[in-house]
Amino acid sequence: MKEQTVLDKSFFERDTIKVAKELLGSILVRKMGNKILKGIIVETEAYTQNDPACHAFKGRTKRAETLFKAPGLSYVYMIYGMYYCLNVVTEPFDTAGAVLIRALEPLDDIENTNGPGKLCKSLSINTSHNELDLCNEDSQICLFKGQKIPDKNIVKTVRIGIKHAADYPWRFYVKDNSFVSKK
DNA sequence: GATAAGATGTTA
DNA sequence: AACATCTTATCA
Repeated sequence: MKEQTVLDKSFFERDTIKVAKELLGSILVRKMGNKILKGIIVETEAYTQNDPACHAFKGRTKRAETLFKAPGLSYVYMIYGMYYCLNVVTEPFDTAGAVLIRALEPLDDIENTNGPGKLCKSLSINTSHNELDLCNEDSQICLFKGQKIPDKNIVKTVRIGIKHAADYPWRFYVKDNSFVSKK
């Protein structure tokens, strides 16, 4: 097994949709004390500044401020008062954009993570993990390069859970992977 | 200060 | 299909 390396910051400083697609197959690493949990990213969604469904669409707010910051940071927010969602900030500084990590294929003894809320619950992610540097392998959460998923195994569909906004086909997941969130 | 809506998950 | 449940944003 070859040595694993963290994803470079420049990987995230690009078009959000490209990042969302290419993030499939990467390894999410969660460090909890001595324990290290890993999982393969199998489902993502892209959110950009011009997207009505993006938190930053109406400009800078206290919550969405992170989306305008440096690429490679984490963006954790609470939804529906009960669940957290983990995002990765994309695009250059001062440009909003993020990729929502919706599902993992567990590599360690992680509970099922087929959905953004359950993912964060299983990995004990909360708002204290907001704005971590995911490109720094010393962070509690970071991202390693993984296997590249062939295009033919990547499915592109409309996003989930968005009612008012246009349904852009910005959701990506690994074909035939049983850990992807259900319809 | 009050109100409405939300990038969800579970249950029936 | 309904609901649990609370933060955030947007008014007044």
